[in-house]
Amino acid sequence: MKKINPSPSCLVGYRSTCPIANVLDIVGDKWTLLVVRDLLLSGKRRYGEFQSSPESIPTNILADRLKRLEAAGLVKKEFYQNNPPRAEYFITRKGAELGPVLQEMAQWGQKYIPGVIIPSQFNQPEIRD
Amino acid sequence: MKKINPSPSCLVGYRSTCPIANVLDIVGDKWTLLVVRDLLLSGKRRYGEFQSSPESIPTNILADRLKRLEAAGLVKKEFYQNNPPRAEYFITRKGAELGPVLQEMAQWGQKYIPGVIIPSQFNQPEIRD
DNA sequence: ACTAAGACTTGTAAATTGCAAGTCACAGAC
DNA sequence: GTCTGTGACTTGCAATTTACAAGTCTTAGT
Repeated sequence: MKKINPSPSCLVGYRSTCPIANVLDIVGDKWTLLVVRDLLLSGKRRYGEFQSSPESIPTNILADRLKRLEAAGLVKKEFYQNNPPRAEYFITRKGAELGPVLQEMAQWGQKYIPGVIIPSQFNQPEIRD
Repeated sequence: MKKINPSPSCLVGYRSTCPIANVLDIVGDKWTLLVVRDLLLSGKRRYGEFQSSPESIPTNILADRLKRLEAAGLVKKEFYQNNPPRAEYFITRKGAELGPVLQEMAQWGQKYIPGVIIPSQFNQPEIRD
């Protein structure tokens, strides 16, 4: 009796074939999407800029999330000087296309969470792949 | 000198006034939105049904998430028998309006995560408030 | 009486988070 | 030329959260 693996090899180790579950494995936590928000909506690029956001992300978490976002291909890290090493982070096309997810979240939040404030203007991000 | 609290009282204790940050405080983890998915897209209502989803959520996490979702007003718990106590869970209007967020996630996942499978048909949920 | 099912709770080990502190190289002030 | 500060991190550790296993409690079926 032959047994056929029901999930394609590229999803080995994943929780399921559900797209939502797989997206959550990338951005399903309290911080990752806030970094994407800063890159995408606030035009931030540098470590210190992310730290200065009002949620005050812990520095080790920020370092970790930038690494993961880069590994997932949502963020491109580019050094603008070698010594000491200093980098800027850019959102990729893949990362930028999470924009609609953020938008829908913001809309829902605006409707159901009293007191939240949607900024009146957004900075446009530079996309690099 | 009088000091004016910049954030409205309803957001005291929250990370910021950003709608995205506040939404993430409710659904920003690996499991919560999967329960919402089951309620909203698969029409599931009972504890055992959520457990039978392919991601196999740990039972204590499921109990916790259902409690939090109810506390946040996204889910309504209704007992259909007293002894032993047996309940069904329904999505509320507030919870159902997370649908577009899930949809955008699913679309992104379908585009960027090879191997995921979007189900061809969805069950319609019953909304109760 | 025995077994099973549904909806949980409890215990515990592993992983993740959050806070503080330390590092390393340069830049400017005195 | 030492002193202080800044940017971008890394490291250590306590607290919280997660994952897995096992136990509970009541009724239904054989």
